Amino acid sequence: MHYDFLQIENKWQKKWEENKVFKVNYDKNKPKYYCLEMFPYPSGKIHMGHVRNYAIGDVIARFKKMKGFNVLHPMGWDAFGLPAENAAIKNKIHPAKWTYSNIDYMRAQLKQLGLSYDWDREVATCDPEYYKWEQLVFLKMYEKGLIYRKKSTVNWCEDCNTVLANEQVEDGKCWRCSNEVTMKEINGWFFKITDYAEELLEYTYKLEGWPEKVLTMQRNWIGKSYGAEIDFEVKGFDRKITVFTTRPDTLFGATFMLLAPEHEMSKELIKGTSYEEEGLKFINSILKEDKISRSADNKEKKGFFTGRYVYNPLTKKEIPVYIANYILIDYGTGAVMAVPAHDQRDFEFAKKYNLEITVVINPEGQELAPENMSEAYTGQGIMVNSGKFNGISNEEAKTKITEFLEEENIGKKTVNFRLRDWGISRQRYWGAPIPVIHCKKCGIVPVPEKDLPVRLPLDVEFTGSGNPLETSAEFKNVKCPLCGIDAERETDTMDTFVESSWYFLRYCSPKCSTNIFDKEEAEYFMNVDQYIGGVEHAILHLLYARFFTKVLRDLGYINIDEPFERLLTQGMVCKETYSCKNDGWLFPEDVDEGKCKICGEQVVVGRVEKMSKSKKNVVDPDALIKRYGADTARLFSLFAAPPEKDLEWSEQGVDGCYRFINRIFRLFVNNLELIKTEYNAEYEDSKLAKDILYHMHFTIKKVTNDIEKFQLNTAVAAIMELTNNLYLIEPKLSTDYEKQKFKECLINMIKLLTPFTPHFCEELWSLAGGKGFISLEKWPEYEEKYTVKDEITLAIQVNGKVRAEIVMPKDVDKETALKAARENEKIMGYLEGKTLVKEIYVPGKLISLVVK
RNA sequence: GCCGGAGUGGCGGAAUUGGCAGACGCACCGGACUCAAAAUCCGGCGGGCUAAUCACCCGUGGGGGUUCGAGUCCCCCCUCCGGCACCA
Repeated sequence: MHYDFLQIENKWQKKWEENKVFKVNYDKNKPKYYCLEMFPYPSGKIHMGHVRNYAIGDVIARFKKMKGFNVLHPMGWDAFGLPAENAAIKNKIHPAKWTYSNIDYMRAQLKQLGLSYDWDREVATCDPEYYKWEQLVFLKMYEKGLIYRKKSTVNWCEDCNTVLANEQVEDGKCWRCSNEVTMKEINGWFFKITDYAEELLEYTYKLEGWPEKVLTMQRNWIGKSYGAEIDFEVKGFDRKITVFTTRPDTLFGATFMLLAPEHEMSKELIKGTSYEEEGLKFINSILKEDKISRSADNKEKKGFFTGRYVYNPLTKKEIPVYIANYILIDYGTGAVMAVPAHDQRDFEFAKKYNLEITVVINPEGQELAPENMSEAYTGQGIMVNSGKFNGISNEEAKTKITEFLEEENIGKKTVNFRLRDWGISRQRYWGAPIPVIHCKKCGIVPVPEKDLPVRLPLDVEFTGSGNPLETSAEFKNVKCPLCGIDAERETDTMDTFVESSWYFLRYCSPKCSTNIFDKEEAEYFMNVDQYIGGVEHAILHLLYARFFTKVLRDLGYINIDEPFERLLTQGMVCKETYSCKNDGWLFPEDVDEGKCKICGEQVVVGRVEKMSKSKKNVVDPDALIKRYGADTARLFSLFAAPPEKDLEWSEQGVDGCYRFINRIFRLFVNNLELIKTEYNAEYEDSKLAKDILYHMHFTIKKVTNDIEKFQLNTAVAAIMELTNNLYLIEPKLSTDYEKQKFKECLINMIKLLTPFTPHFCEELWSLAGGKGFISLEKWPEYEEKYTVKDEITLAIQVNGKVRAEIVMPKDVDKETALKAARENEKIMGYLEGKTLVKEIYVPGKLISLVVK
């Protein structure tokens, strides 16, 4: 007998929707809980990663609801982005149409999973009613000086025909299409995230509910380092060059200086000299290199002598200035004092170009000589060759030398960050337009607030080259709001990471028409109590969202510092790959008994890796739901692995979960008469009744605690165990009291299971004569006294090895237990002829006897 | 190179503060039901030794240590995964 999941799931999805079971309203008298899963990009269909992510979130949301919280559990669409535009180019379909039809399909898929969203709060970021608030915030940020426009060398992806943020470049390749990234000079807009570097870093130490891994990644990304900026005067040139160093203690050992090719002084120093021609050639040869090859692993260090010298501010010696390929323009000041004795890169450079090496730090009890060194000494030690700083430790010298530089006005203590401002300009159509106008007379003019939103135009051609917005006359040609002359509208659109930086706030009052969100409602629902999503967003999205929240706070929109209280990064969904020599990668359904269905060739089973379309090791959620139902699909993705770990997909494992659901179904149906009977039995001291009570209360406790700790796999295991026990108990039932408790246990069991397999539980609840929805029932409570058995089994160890077991009453005292242990027949054998030197009793667990 | 995380049966994975390693599921084996099969129900299932499901020994990547007792704590090493990486 199998249950009819198709009919059952459709029925309950409809009922939930008709009765607005998961609608949530602002109600400051109720305790709230905000459960959020990262919203998807509407690419067409959901994949198993979504199923897992949303199943996890749904368990939490439903659990908290049954626990009595006013749960905000919303869903929406990260709807701007390149694929829509690529589809437009390829299929001549407008990005909006493509996007909205995908949304419709995916929404239906999510509904089929029975997720407890309040769909009335759905948002799509491509909706002008959504992005107009982003444009408003842009204007406020601009006013406050948090946005600027500058010309810069940017990462450019030829394939996507757009600029990429540093965060979107992975291994020198485009994060989206893996095309090689090249460099291009372009004008663009920047958010001053660096203004918040310190605070973003500081709060990584306060986010206690976040995985350490993610916090570490963010800290590395922000990359704070302490050091000094030091000015070097150029010989015969009325200019100074400032360097940043974390090692001011080594300043006496600085024997040359290095400039990034992009540094303004690189060209300046050689201008009009005999070095100019060669130098420019050198600079250009490096600049035209793309990012990957320039930052390649063991890239050879190359330099060009400018013919110029600067004075080491402490030794007063003239030291040569080189332009070098390994100096980064966007870290520090783009200029470096080179200390070959104590920095490996500089050491290699000095060897190659035969430059002076001066040791200024000796390791404790050792004396370094440059001619004997085969590598730089980067450790701690005692200062030498450093004038009045000789003899002290280099750590002390760091402070002392910096202080001296400050007194002499040639340097200052600084803090440097690796984090750079967030370039948000994208030369694409399908994004939120940047609300500014370029006027020949007035310069950059913000669009007046009353003219928002700046909507995307429709008279656009998608040819695949250049920014489509440039081709829209209607969009581009405007009058200057200030002086009224002909002007041009900005055609850059914003990075789609901007929309996802505040969607969680919009969910709090998605229909608010007077502001980005209703402050009161947002302050009620925020923070997000639990955020769940993929670890791939550990840096990009999560850092931007934190930044944006702080900006909104400083603009007075909301009074919170951080948006996400707790974060769970779920693992990937993986599966083994299949391939055959004729047809390459194969879908699982193309494999039949180890043979390729297409050509009949032997199939090669590859290693388990992340499900991906390219390797075809995917399971289609639609097919899965059709075959097993949503409840089974959900249950397996929750049971097969702990949420934060990778999950290996297994068809047989899914089968096992399906069997389990059917097992409960049968247990229920077989006892339907019992379940529908109203018992009113007196308490009875029967062994079986006690057994039932124990299993029931123990399981309620276990499942409740496990869900709180996000151990969803063991929560499911506990319910499976209970089911197994109930199967064994069922044939033994005799008295009314036992039946009454058995019934109670069955009812509680399906309540515990409701967050995992909600449709199925609703059906059993209604079969049992339950009123309303089990989804709205109160979560079962347990009584501690029933979670322990009357009798406990104590293990007896002799010298650390378990030799026997005894059964004792649960509250047995130490002496009685020890006496019983000593008198145990088996144990006596081990004690014979030995001296008992120590006795340990661990209540309820074991007894340990030590003999000699 | 630096920073994180992880190594447990044939497999996925369990194990409060150190307290009977292997819960639960998969696979496999046996039994019941059946003319038979499937489904279902019951039972077994780390390795060695053994006639034995008696007893004993070994066993959580490897080697040491602390402890009555270590998957768990400490030291050293190996392997794998993830992130960052010429960051001055």
